[in-house]
Amino acid sequence: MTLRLHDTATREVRDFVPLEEGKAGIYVCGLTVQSEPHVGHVRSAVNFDVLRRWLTASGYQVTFIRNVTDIDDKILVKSAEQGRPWFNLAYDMHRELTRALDSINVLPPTYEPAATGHVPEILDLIDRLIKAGHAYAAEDGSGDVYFDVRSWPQYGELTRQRVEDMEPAGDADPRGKRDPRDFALWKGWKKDSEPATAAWPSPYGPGRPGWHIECSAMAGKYLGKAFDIHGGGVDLRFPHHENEQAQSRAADDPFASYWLHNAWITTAGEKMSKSLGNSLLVPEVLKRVRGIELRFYMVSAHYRSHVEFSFEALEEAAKSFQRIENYLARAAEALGREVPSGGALCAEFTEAMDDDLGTPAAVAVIHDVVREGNKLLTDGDPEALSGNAASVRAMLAILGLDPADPAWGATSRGDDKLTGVVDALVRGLLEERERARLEKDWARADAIRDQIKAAGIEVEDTPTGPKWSV
RNA sequence: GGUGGGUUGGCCGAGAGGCGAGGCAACGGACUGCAAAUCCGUGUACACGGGUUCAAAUCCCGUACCCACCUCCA
Repeated sequence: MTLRLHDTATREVRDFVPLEEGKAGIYVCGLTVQSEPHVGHVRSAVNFDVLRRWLTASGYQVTFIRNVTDIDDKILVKSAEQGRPWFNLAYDMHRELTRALDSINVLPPTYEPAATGHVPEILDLIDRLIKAGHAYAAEDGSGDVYFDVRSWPQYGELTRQRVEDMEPAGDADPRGKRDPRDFALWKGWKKDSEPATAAWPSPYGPGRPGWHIECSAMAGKYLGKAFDIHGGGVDLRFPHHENEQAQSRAADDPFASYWLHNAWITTAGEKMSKSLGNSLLVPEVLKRVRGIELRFYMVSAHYRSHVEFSFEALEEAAKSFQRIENYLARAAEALGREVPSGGALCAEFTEAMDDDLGTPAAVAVIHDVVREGNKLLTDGDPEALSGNAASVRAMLAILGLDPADPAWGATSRGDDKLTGVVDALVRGLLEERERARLEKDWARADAIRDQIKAAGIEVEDTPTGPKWSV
């Protein structure tokens, strides 16, 4: 059984064959750190985190690079509006992003390079492109350097478009361009409108990197001239990824073998960047559900399917996940110890994941195993129960959803100290209720239960006595 | 104009020629003092119109509607 992935370049699901056996190099376009991340932004990170975890679980040694773009037009404009330095805005938003990703258990990448830290590498690549005859310095004195689209016959190959059908690039005044579709590799410093801190010295005069060049330069630096997988959101296919590929290949770097693109989360049928309001910012959403539940919601849909975000669907997913979580908790209690990690993965699960990361089918497998486990819970075969629960836990871990993962901190199962305190308080009431039940004083028993419930605590009667949960 | 994707039951969301993924909700049953949890069961879903086929949600043709990208959006 081999992993198969949907490659945007070939538009088909095909076997994953790494360049080097047992190793996988992945480059994912992260965010332009210009504003707070919303749920749409983090979907991409979750999707590729699942890819990374699955490759790792499949025995690959994974190098995972996810960049941040920390200098660009929008950052300059927004920081100017907010009256603070652009680097402060970028840094703050970068920290917000990290916080958001931590809260949904997205593993830190192997490395997270930033555009501003790689100006020499970028200039080196531009130099190679100019020498190869695929780039030129603008003749209008702007200090811009452009990629010469007409010099690269394969331009458009990734997205199957003909240059003639494309609209002109609006990234600079077209006067300095040989063809309106040429795009900027280097943007000359505009003295009158841009801060001096946003310019770096170069052979073409002070300026800053164009949008696409950084990814080519950084992928080359950390993953090599050829690497396995390049990922990002669908919107990046064109122009960003098309341009990256053109730049790198024109400089004689083979670049990515596979291109993966995740679909959108939309609201009201529109992409989130168009939506107003901040109710979909990650910290806001996490006021409604826990991080692990948000992640489950995202993993429940295939990464190439559009998701229409709604709080109703999110809360439904949370309930669905709680069913799994409750099973693990009850299994641990029945076993009298923690559910072991490193359990076996079901063949159906592996098959689903190998088939272009079929997380919806993988989740269905987990539900099936949970149902089996719930039966074992009453049948009482500890050996089988332990194996079953460990299997559930292992499969959840692949999806980054293991409730026992310390990454979830205290948010997942509550703080132990507090649990002890509440238990002490509730236990007295429960004992009183048990006495009432023995006397068949149902009215009193129910009154106590209602009283506890009013405090936000649910009581369940089990064969081994009453249990409470928040 | 060019390129790509979509429309599945009350809802979410898979599948991609034959066998009803899974979840949520609902209903019935078991268990329970009653609940809760859990288990068992209950659905004649695939935008519309044609066609191909023994067999179509799945393939083909057409129609409608929706979405994304076409140069600094995940």
